[in-house]
Amino acid sequence: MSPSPEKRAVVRLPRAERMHQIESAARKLFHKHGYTAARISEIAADAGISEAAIYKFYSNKRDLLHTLLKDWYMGMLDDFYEKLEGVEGARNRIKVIIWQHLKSIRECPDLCRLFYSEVRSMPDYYDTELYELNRRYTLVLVDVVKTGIASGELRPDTSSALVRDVIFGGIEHRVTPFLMGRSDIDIDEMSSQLCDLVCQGICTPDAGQDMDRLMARLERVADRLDGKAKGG
Amino acid sequence: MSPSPEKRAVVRLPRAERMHQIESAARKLFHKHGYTAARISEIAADAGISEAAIYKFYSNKRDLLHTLLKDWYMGMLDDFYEKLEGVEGARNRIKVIIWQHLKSIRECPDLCRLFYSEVRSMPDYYDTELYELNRRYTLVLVDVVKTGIASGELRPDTSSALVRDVIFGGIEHRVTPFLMGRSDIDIDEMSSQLCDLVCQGICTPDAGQDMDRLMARLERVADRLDGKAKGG
DNA sequence: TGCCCTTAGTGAGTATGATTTACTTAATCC
DNA sequence: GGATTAAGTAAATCATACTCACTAAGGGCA
Repeated sequence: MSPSPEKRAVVRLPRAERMHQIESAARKLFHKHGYTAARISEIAADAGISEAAIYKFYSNKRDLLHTLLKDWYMGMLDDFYEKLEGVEGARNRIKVIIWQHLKSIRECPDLCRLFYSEVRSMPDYYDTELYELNRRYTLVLVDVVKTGIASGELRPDTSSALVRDVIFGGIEHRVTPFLMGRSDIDIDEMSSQLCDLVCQGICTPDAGQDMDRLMARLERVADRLDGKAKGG
Repeated sequence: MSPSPEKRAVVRLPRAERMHQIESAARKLFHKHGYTAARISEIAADAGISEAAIYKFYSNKRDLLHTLLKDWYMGMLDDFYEKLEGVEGARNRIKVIIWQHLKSIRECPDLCRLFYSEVRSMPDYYDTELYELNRRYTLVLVDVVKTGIASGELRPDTSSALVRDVIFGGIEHRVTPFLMGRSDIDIDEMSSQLCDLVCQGICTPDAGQDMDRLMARLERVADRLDGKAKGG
């Protein structure tokens, strides 16, 4: 005689609260297994509901992912504006942006990695809200560079878009081992190094030619002085 | 009366030839639909065989992808060594590397995009042959930078790894719209701009002021000496 | 010439996991 | 306290990578 099938009591929660549980579970399991390998069934179980219930809140698995990432991006955007307030000078502002971006990555490497690997490279990325958010985010740096050019602090032939790509692309490559869990990062050091590289470049300054002329001239002057002193 | 089921004649090809057909089909369809959306069934049909036959040559769909990309990478690596031959000076060599990398991307944007989106961000990337190939590829630049530091052409405090990440990461971001089919790229202009940025930085050189003052002062001193010499 | 053996190739599955459908029932509002 | 809304479910459906057990082409060799 088999026991009557015990159905566990169905617990109902208000929409916002349940969504929060689902998103926590999703974040945890996306982190643990990666987006593709994370199972909707496992997310549902972790959130205390059935698989089908997920689709009451999100149109599909990818929509759930985007919801997580939109929240993250909006927070980062707020941080940018807040931290830049009162900072003067293109170079200082660039450094703050780099530092702040690194800090956001350090705080949420799981979300950052999902963004890099699952969102940005999808065929329809340019139609998503995340693309729009990312554009606004990187625009902050572009504007700083343009202002710096206008003020004369930055070279007039600087391409602001190239600076944006070099900084955000450079950071992405630089933090990849950290995102893969293979190393840690030192935000202060990394932001200093990157800011210096972008601002000064890597070549030893070739004031060379001016310097040669200056030196030659100085030698001649010195010789004459020596000659006079001896002769006098 | 239904006609007897006509089975099309099975065409057999030597292993290498069939693999070539499969890889052509795979490349075409990965490009057309993206890796995930490309169907093994469609690849098989395009290559003129059944689905199951694919698995005689590749252990799975991902293995097929990696085979395509390994070939591409090996070709790029050869190009690097060839084109660098006879080029002197860190800055010139860096520029050649940037130019050559852009050219490889321009020639095979489909493969490049697959590499960025489907390979590099996978959890097991570090265990793949492609990781090893990529390491060898980027090492060429790292060695050039190190040599440039040793020769005094590059600043002694330059981080070669940072330069590598800024260049390859910057390029990746810079070419993304092109890879998505939304723009074209000008290899010559892009390589010049990027090389200049990395080598000189974006700040207006401010050794300028000191140097100008120094030079002016020396000129005045020299003039006075000249004047005295003439007058005496 | 005819047999053997290697291997290209196949048809018919299996397994897995996202999404849909049709339904149930708790909470809330008048 | 009945109607309405919305949270939730069980059980299908569907798509697709991959496996299994098998067939047969064709080159080498007695």
